[in-house]
Amino acid sequence: MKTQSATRKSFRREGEDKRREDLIAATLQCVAERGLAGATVREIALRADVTPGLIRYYFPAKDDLIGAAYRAVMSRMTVQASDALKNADTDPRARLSAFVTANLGAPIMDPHNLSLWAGFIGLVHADPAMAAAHRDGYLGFRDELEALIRDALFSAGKPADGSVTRRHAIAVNAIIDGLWLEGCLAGDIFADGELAETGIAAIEAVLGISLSTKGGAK
Amino acid sequence: MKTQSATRKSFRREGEDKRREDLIAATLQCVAERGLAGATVREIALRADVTPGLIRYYFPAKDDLIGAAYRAVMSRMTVQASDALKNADTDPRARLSAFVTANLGAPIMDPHNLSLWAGFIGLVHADPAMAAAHRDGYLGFRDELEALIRDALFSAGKPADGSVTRRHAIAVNAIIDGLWLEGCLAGDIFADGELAETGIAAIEAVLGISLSTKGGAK
DNA sequence: GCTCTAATTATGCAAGCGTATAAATACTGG
DNA sequence: CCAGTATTTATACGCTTGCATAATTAGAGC
Repeated sequence: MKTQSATRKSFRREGEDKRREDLIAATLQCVAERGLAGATVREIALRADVTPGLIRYYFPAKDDLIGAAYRAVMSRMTVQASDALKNADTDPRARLSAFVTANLGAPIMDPHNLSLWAGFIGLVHADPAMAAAHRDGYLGFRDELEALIRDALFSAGKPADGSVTRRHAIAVNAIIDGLWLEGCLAGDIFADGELAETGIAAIEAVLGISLSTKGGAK
Repeated sequence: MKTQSATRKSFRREGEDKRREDLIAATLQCVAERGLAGATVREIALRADVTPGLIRYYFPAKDDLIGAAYRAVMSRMTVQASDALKNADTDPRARLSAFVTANLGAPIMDPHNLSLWAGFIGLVHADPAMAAAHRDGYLGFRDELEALIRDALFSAGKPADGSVTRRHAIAVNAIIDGLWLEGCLAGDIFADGELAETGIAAIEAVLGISLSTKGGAK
C-alpha cells in the first residue's frame, strides 16, 4: 500500500552504473513496445520507477540516453553472437556455422531488435555522432565475419587471400543481414530454423565449401 | 516582394491529385532530411507551400499522410525495379540479372531511401495498418523475384518446383536486401558497381547457374 | 548520532505538437 | 458577371514534450 496520500515518493540511492543500466533498459522497453516516439522522458522514468528529473541527472539530454540505448542494443547483439562462438567447436567451419545460426535465431532475430535498430538508423542520417557509432558496430561485425570466413576457407583447403575474403565477407554479411531482416519482419511465415538453414545453405554455395562437420557425430 | 504586411496568403486551387502528391513529396523530404520526428504537420506544410490546415483537408489525420508516404516510397522503388525489366532482354537469366542490378544501384540504393524505409519500419511494429502495408509490399517483391528465379532456373534446364524456388527466393531476396542495406549505409566504401557484381556472383552461386548472357563460360 | 553532500523528487515553464473550426477566397457553371 | 461551392487560410485550443530549478532526503563518513 502507498505510504500516505500527499507524501513524497520514497526512494533508494542506487549506484551510478545501476541507474544508467536501468534507465537504458527502460528506454529499450519503451522503444520496443511503442516505437521511438513512445520513448518519452516521462514514460521512461515511469518504467524505471523514477521521476523524470533524474534522467537529466545522468544524461545531459534525452538524445544522450537514446544514443546510449542504441549502443547498448548493438553491443548486446554483438556479444550474443560472439558468445555463441565461445561455446562452439574449434573446427573453423563449425564455428562459422554456429555464428550464422546464432544471428538468425532468438534472441538476436527479434522484432524488437529490428524496431530499435530501425528507429535509430532513421536518426543516423541526421546525427553524425550516431552515424559514427553505427559504422563502428557495422565494421566490427564484418571484420569478425571475415576472420571466420578466412579460417573456414583455409580449413577447407581453399585459397583465402584478402581480396577474395573481402568480397565473401560482403556477400555473407548481406545474407545474414537480409535474412535477419526477413525474420524480424515476418518471422511467423517461416518454419522454425528455416532461415538459419537457408542462410547456411546459401553461404555454403557462395563460399563453395561445406559447413557441416560431417566427420563427426550425428 | 511580399504582397502586404498583414495580408492573407494568396493561393491557387490545385487538383486533388496534385496536392496529395505535393504533400507526400514534402513529407518524404522532411523524413529524409530530419527523420520521422522532423516530419511535423507544420514543417510539411511549409515545404509544400501550404498552410497546415490544408493537410487535414486531404488526410483525416497525420498518420494517414505518413502511411501514404510510406506506400509511395515502397511503390516507387518497386516500380523502378520493374521498369528495369521492361527495357531488358527477353532472356530470363538476363532479366534476373537486370533486376538485381537495378535494385543495387541508383536511384534505388540511396541513403535517402534507407532513411525513409527505416523511419517507417519503426512504426510497423506499433501500427497494424502500417504492418499490413509493409507485408503487402514485401510479399509482392518476393513474388516477383520468385517468378524471375523460376524462369531463370527453367531456362538453364534446372528443376524449379515450388519448394525449391520458395527457398531460393528467400535467399536471393536476402542477398538483395542485405547488399542494398550495406550500400545505403556505407556506399562510399564500395567501388562503383561492386555491390551489384557481388550480388550477382552470390546469386549465381546460390542458384547454381550463370546469369551472364555470354555463350556460356566466363 | 550528526553532518554534509550527492542523489532524488517536485514543480513549473516555454515551445511545439496534432487537431478542430470558422472565416476568406479562387474557381466553376450558369 | 454573378452566385455558389470546394478549396484554402487563419486562429485557437488542449495536450505533451524536453528541460530547468528549487526543495527534499538517503546514506556515507566521522
